[in-house]
Amino acid sequence: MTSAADVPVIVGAAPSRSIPDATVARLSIYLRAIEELEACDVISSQALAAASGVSSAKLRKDLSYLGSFGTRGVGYDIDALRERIGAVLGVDDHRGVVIVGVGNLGHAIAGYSGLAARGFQLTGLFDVDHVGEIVGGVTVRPLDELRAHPERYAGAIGIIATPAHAAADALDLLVEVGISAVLNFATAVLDPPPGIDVRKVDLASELQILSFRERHRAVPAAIDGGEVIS
Amino acid sequence: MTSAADVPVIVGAAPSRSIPDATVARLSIYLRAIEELEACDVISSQALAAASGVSSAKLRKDLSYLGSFGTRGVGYDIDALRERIGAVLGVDDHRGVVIVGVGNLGHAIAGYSGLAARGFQLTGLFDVDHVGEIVGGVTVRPLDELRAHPERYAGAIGIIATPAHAAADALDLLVEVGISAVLNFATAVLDPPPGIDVRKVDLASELQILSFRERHRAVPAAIDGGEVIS
DNA sequence: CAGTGTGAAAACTTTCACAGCA
DNA sequence: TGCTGTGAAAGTTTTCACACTG
Repeated sequence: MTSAADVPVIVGAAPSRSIPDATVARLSIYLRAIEELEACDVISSQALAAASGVSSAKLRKDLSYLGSFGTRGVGYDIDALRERIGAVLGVDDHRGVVIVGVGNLGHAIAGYSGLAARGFQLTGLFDVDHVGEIVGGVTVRPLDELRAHPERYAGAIGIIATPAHAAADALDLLVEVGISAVLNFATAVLDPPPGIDVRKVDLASELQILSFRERHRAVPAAIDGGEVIS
Repeated sequence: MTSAADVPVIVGAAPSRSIPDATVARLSIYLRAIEELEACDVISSQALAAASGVSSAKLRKDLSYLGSFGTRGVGYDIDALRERIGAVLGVDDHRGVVIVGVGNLGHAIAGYSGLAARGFQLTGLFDVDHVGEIVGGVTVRPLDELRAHPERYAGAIGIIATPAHAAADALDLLVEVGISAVLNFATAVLDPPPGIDVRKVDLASELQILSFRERHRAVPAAIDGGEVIS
């Protein structure tokens, strides 16, 4: 998860300095919350924070990294806010998305309407099976097709939704094509080459975190000792 | 540093409290890495760290929260390690898992073999449609069925895989049944009542984080040196 | 030696609280 | 008056470096 600490700003439209990772992760949530609340012109940090499920102090701090454009005593202008967050996140880039592995999960992702809604465009579906099938408006093609047309997919974000044993090859393929940002749903630890950013989403881990926290939460005094970690 | 952790770590099978969240999130990864490397009896922090995609220092620190059972100059006993991590994560509890919403995503999760492999047991599938269909060995039932049999599902972990507009109701239903740990895949901010732990997995957010980081990556190779070679 | 276990430092996040402005 | 913007404090996580031990 290496992230440059203070990267000299390059993007012209974005005066932002280094925005903390944790903040970036929440901007997307704010953006969605804004879209759902679009009944007013301005909104206070309190209201937006409530709609986003965070504290108002955190929200203000987050927004302060994008520059200050709220109005003291009033709140944030909804339009300005949406535009600013969208610009920082690059929503208007219409980033391409390429999915390798079109099993159950790949299907679910390909058919997810939120992709387009958040400024992403499904540009490729690849699998060894299911070739020819159309999902989310895109036709499933064999893996070789990806390798054969790097120019079409370079710059996209790659999603690995293959079985674990195929994940490493999928990553190699994506990298070969020039993709350098990858989301890995496969149950496998990948070893990305330098310069390649891989994020992992792991259902089992999420469940285990929940399970652990539940067992260690709530210290009811009235229970016998049986529940203590076995 | 440690707050309440000045408790002299008592020997024995102490349940070792206050394991950092970040550590818990990684234990599951270590466990899987161990299972894949099971060709030897002992393993060094270096080797396991490499297989898990973390630094060896981090791994040692993580394991130190579980008590110390490595052998200096040698490494960790694989069996002891697996057992200890499994115990802390409660893998042997065979926690039930209930999924609300059996669309594409629900299907994918229900069919995911990693559930059982990590000690979870799919115990219920609920949807307004697809009733009667069998996925992952479990029959899809109407939502009312869940409400009607709280005793069957209390204590399970709930997974919300419904469309956004149905997510809040799904949460209410799960809570009503006595479930207090929920994983939310729906694109909706939920407002859980006190005592209910909700984690969110959001595809669009993950993609936007990747997208942002790629655009703001300016000095790629500078800081990246992962594994120390020396 | 080789490799664990761990204090202490550094880095990162969140929370607090309040100055300052519309 | 009400709410933003932000330093500073508090809390959490990661990294470092080295004493210690089989």
